Amino acid sequence: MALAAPLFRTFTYRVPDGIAVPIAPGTRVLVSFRNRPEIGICLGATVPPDGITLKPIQAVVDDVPSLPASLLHTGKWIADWYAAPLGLTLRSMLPTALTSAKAPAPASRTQRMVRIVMDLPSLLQREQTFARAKQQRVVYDLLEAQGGAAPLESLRIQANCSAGVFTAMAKRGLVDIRDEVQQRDPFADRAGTLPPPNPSEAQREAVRAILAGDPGQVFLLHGVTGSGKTLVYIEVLRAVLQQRDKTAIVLVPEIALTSQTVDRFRGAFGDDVAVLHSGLSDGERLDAWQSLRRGERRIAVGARSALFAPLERVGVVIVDEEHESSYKQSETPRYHAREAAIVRARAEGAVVVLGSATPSLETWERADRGQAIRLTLPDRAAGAQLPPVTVVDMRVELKQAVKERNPNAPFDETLGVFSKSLLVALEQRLVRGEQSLLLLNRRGYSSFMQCNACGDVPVCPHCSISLTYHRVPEMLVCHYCQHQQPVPAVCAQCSADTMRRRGLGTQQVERVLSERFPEARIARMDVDTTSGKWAHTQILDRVGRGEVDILLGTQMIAKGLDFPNVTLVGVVDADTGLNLPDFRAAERTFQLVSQVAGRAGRGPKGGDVIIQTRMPNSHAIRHAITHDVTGFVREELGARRMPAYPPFVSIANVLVSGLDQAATAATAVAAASWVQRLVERQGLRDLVFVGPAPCPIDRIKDRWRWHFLLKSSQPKLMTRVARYIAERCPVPKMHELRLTVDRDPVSLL
DNA sequence: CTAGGATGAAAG
DNA sequence: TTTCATCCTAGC
Repeated sequence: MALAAPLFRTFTYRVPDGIAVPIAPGTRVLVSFRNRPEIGICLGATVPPDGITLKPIQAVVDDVPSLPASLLHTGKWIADWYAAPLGLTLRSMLPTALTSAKAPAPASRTQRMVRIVMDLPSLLQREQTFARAKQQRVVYDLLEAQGGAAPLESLRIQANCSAGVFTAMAKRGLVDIRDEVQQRDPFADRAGTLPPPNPSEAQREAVRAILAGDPGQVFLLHGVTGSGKTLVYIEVLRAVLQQRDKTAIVLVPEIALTSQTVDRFRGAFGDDVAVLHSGLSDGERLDAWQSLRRGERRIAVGARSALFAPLERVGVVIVDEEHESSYKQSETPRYHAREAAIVRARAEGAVVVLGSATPSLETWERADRGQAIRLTLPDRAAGAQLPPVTVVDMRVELKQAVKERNPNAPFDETLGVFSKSLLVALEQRLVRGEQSLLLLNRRGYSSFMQCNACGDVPVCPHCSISLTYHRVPEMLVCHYCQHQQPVPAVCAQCSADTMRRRGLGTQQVERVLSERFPEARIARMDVDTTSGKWAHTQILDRVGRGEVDILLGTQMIAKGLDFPNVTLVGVVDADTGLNLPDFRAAERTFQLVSQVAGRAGRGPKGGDVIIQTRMPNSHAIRHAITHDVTGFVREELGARRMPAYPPFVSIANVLVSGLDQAATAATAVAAASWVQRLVERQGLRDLVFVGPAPCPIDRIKDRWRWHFLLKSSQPKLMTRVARYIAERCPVPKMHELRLTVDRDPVSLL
């Protein structure tokens, strides 16, 4: 059986009398492992290894396997391909509530909440109130720190006190205790009415082709933004569910779960849809899982892990926005949900639909090689035109602006941020009462501080990343580890009084905008404004209701929005990311700019796109503005040939990290030469070795990072080598040194 | 002589 | 990864 330990091996247990044999593979069993109760997954019967006393299985937990054959198969593939321990992989496929040996948490809908009803603003009052009740003060302070309200149980654990403390506080009128319905699923009441389906000829043709697909067939549904891919999905789902009595899985990027996409599915299929998103509590997740398992819901919609929905008779697996990098999991098992979806679909005899306006090169290649059928949706559904795109060369713009600048006038902060044409266009929308989207993809690379005298830039003491300037509250913040520090008055290096802000972030742009257009209603959407559970939805709802004139945001505004009154999309700086030390930089930029460009002109009023760049000739920008995927792919494939990168070779990134810089470097070098010797000893001619070197971001959260790359045109060889390294490469047990193998990495940063 | 850190092996 | 046994050293 498989047990959730980071071990590349399985364990054998004895089936005692009283437990029926055989136990079906995929069944959860309770066993003692390392002298503590653990949930294991039965893999099948084996010949017992000799010389070992087998421990008995203590109980069979499932009456039907929690992991049916197709899921078990998918799990084994993931563990194998991504060089991950099987036990950890299988655990990650089940809701946590099912993999813990502790008593299962009931899916409670209400929870006991405590909230402050008596304010104690002065310190004196507080001292008096809690003179003899120390525990109460602890609870009160905790509660206050959490915004005045918190679940009783979590407070009790944090304060490490008994429930009596709360009763006493309630009696004194300090707090109020009541059962409250837990944060409701905001999608629950969105089950609405079916929009009248009116597919175009191209859409109907795509649906026909998909429904005629052989089991395991992969389709690439390539449709420009607004061409109506979702309607194709819905029609396919309808046929799969109603005509064939099968079930379906729809994967969407996490971000899309807060948007209109989910509403469409809920609207069309109502209670047949289980929405799995990251905001679910363990109990709610278990609820959703069980409703799928029992067949009460037949469509699972969710991010990455929804692929593991316990559905039987799956007829179709849809991967929307298949190019999204969030489909790659960044922890063990480091699987790509798109690839795993293909494996599961094959095991289920289902067809796969990979949808995107800007397909990944991998998928495009797959279609070129005949391993996927390409379906194209050429037209915008409503017959609207793709918006015209204007490119503003910011180099020219700046030169011009400097030349025209009145030396006596106060410094114009819009200079270098907004081109004239973008300002004029924004002005127009405001006058006409239309909406604008502004994309500033600046997170992680946004406004930093620099000393004008010596050029020193404050960097995070834990990560090798320049700190980002935040205005409210005024702090320097690290976007990798959340480290914060006050804004320095003088330079830490040379003590000069010349620290200046450089570059720009969303906050600064927001301020510049509001000064320029004081009457405009501006909303900002980035990780800082969307920390709450449903903050995305709330901001987007405001835009939908027309309460926002200009929505300013990072890439999260580029995805899945569909507002008819948005008639202008501006990309403030398209170059961001184009120069990252990552072989996918151009692909990402192309996708981002293309996607955001498609946000304009979704309604009858049409729209404009304005893109500001200092690199108007890069192929990413050039092809994005003409919505030309084919052209971009052709040039980008050329660039990936030499030196070879995916899709021409399979790659694995071996990352070594640790707390000590020298030890990390030494370990990486040692690991690399260990692999090098392996390659030589085995005479592996088709295995190319790059590095080792410090990672482009060479420190994150106190850990130094080195890496080296392996390339091979033989996937099977890569599987073998990756696994051998993950399992055997020696790593000293010091300075928290760790080695991880990331196969098919989505980013090399 | 022992507590506590470091190290290494095992997990059925 | 966690645990457990063993070995070693600092400190009593």
